[in-house]
Amino acid sequence: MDEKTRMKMEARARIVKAMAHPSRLFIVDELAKGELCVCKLTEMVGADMSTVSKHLAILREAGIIQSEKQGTKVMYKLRVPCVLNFFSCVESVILANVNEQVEMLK
Amino acid sequence: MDEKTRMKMEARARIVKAMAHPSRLFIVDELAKGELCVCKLTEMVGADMSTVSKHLAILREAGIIQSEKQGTKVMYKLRVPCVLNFFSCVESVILANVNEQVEMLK
DNA sequence: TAACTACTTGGCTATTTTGCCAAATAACCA
DNA sequence: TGGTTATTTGGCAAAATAGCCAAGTAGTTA
Repeated sequence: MDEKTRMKMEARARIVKAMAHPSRLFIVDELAKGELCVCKLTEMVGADMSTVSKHLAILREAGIIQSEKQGTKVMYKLRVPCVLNFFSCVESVILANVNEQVEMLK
Repeated sequence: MDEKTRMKMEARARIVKAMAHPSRLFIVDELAKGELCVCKLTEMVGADMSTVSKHLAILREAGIIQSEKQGTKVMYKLRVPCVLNFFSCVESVILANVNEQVEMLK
């Protein structure tokens, strides 16, 4: 793997790693439906607000979501719409895994 | 996040986490072009063979790739073709990030 | 200005992930 | 059988990640 390729893969990994957590995947899924404040997301995720805030920072730094201050609230929304195709691929892997388990039971 | 949703997100996270590493993204990228043995991938990645073997095990356990023994060699290949769309989304995030940096320089 | 709501950040511990070496396993060949 | 190649596994230390609490910041409202 040459230097150029290595840097390209590291750039990709930064994006993928930002999504590699159940709470962050949930957040992305919810933000795909519309923008939400940290308070609402905290309630939905069910963790400490500081934890959710850090998850949001990770997604924002990766460029997956963006924030905007509205009064005392900070609203977050998806920055790149294609994340949904991303999920459809992940789902198809899950489906393939389940199908394989079904085959093994036969 | 209810129990059912939490399990769904954990299932997604297992797949995404399996890809969340530069070497593993490189491996997936190369396997998209055709099947390869561990020895060839080790040479291409440029790490210890034991390290590459562990990366391959992580991808295989997630259901992203599959292996097949051919003589003394173990050939690996992609199990789910959609991983390429996956990348195209990652690339569009990278592109959006770069564009933003360009805007900030203006 | 003080109190309040909404967030973010610092700090700390627990857990997970990485990557190397060494050792074990497996198929093939002399 | 013994040696060789290809690969996996165990073990370990270093690095990265996660999540909570406490403390700090920033608008808002009384």
